[in-house]
Amino acid sequence: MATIKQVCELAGVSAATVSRVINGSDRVIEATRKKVQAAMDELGYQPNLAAQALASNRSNTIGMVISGLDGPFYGTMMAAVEAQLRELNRHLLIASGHGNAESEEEAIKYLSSRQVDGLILLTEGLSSEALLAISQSIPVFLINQQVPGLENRNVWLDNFGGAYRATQHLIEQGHRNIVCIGGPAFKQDANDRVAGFETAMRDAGLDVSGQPIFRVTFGVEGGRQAMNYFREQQLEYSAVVAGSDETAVGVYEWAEENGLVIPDDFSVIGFDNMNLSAYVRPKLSTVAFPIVEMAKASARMAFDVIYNKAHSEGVEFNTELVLRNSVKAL
Amino acid sequence: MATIKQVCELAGVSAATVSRVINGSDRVIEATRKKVQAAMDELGYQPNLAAQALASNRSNTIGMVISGLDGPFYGTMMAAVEAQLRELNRHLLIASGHGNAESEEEAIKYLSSRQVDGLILLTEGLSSEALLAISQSIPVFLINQQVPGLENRNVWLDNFGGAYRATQHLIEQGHRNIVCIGGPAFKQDANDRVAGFETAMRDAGLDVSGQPIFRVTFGVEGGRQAMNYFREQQLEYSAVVAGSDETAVGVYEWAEENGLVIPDDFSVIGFDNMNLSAYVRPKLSTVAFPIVEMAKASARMAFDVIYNKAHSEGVEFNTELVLRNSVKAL
DNA sequence: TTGTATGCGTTATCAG
DNA sequence: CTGATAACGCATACAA
Repeated sequence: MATIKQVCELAGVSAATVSRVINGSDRVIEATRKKVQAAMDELGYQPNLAAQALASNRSNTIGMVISGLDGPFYGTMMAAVEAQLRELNRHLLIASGHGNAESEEEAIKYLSSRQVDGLILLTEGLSSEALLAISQSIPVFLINQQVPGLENRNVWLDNFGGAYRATQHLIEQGHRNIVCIGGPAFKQDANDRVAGFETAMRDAGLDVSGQPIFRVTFGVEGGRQAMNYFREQQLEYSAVVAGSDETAVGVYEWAEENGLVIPDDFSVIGFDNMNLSAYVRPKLSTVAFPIVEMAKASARMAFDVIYNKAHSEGVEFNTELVLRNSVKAL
Repeated sequence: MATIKQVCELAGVSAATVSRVINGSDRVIEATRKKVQAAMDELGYQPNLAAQALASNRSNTIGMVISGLDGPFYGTMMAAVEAQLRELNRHLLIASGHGNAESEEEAIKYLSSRQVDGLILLTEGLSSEALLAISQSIPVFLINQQVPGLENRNVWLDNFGGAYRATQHLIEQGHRNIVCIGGPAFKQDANDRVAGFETAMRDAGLDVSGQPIFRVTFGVEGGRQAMNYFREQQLEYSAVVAGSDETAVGVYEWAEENGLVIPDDFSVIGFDNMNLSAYVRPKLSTVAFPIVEMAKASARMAFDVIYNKAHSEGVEFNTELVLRNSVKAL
């Protein structure tokens, strides 16, 4: 491994100058820059990261904690963040949490001890207060998490709008009695989706006072539970908006178990556009969102504020309705 | 951030001694060790990684390249590797490839320039020769890739056995005319699965000379292609063994498009046990394997040989048949 | 615009 | 078993 010393000898300049061209300083004349660049190329020089980090007190590494890597789109998100960061010549250190505050806290502690320059968080367990506290000591960037005081560090999905449009679509198809399976109440995105449902209903002059909303944990089992609940309540409905595609699968299973057929007996619309939504029968109509773009935006934002002291602004991403075969027009 | 200097002042020893207790050297008497430990605890001391790396010429980081993070189980694998490494006090640097040799090569180059201490490779594009070449300059550990000369650095799945048992199961259920959709011929695991199929057939005295094997790229579309091919060949079959669950989904779709019902008209068995196999109807019988265990084993192996100069041995993992509803007894 | 000198926090060599 | 001390490779004031 060539060192800066060999480069400066070959180029006939000082180490400081080489360091300047490495870091793209503008205080170096074009001629010397070229000379140095040539020397670096000839030697195949690669800066030693540890030395850089030690001298500059910067690891050039951003940490990312993901609450559970086996989730539907977390892998994709991570890959996109990694790609973006690599392009910007920074690195990504991953720590996977397990969906609970404790393990996420531990992951953050781990990353901090690895002295990352900043944190990208795709977590579910941490409270707003905890997040805010962490951000005092290290730049924090959020994905899909609205935290008061960190609005400008967040990249989020218009969950409200997505659910609104999904519900609206059902209404346009003639449905009036619509039931909603919401995610857990401690999850921001779940709440926004439920709110989107309610608003769309009200805007259409439809009643939502009859308990048509049931909260469950996301996942297949939740969908089944909710459907049983609706039956116990003897609710009439011709369509259900599910808080997630997985929940929708639970609804599918419940329908199957009860001899009901979708969308003839009732319609279903999901949220997330996971792969499975195209595999399931009937193919699931659902709400899609730009995973990769969101991830890249987050990485970009982190880069800009951490390394360029840029001012950042929160950015909202929009959903898109993906119409398949789980909704019937009445 | 406390430094080693403050620790040694507080403990009344030299930096060298502190360093020794940090690294668990045995050449330090118990009394001083305790003294130092107490000082470290009191100060909340955390060694500076960059300084350690610079001085020791070791990053304590292992790089991992994954050919495509959005794949079915790659995220899970990565999370498991990360967890294992973290437990061992090492770090994971990720680089995602895109399933082709070029991007994987670039990912490796990237990780090397980040001076990782070793590489865990879950790739698909790189040739054996390329892999072998890379391993000359840096310790390489493989997941699911048999490379001559790197046998002892590999953790792999018994793809042959898995396909063998799947086929055998079909035969036990009374099937005689069985057709096989294989993955691409340049993929080791695909070949092993095909071989497992052939052997199981032969062992049962069944004929495989009539072109019952068709190779496609993995994925839904591949399954459809293969089924069309079988029809063109006017092959008779009562069951198909698919090279992957995704391929099996393609078979499902083809059946649906052609008004055939599984498993009444023909049976299907998959491979991988992805989530979708439980979501699809009928639920897919398939071949499962221990993703997390394989990942951990790989991380452990890398750790042992890189940091403890241990000798390693390749380890094979076994599959398990997961019986659901896509196979009918004849 | 460039060079000099110093320090970053550890590890490792060599004495003691 | 412990202590000095010289690297490790680079960044950055400061000087020129």
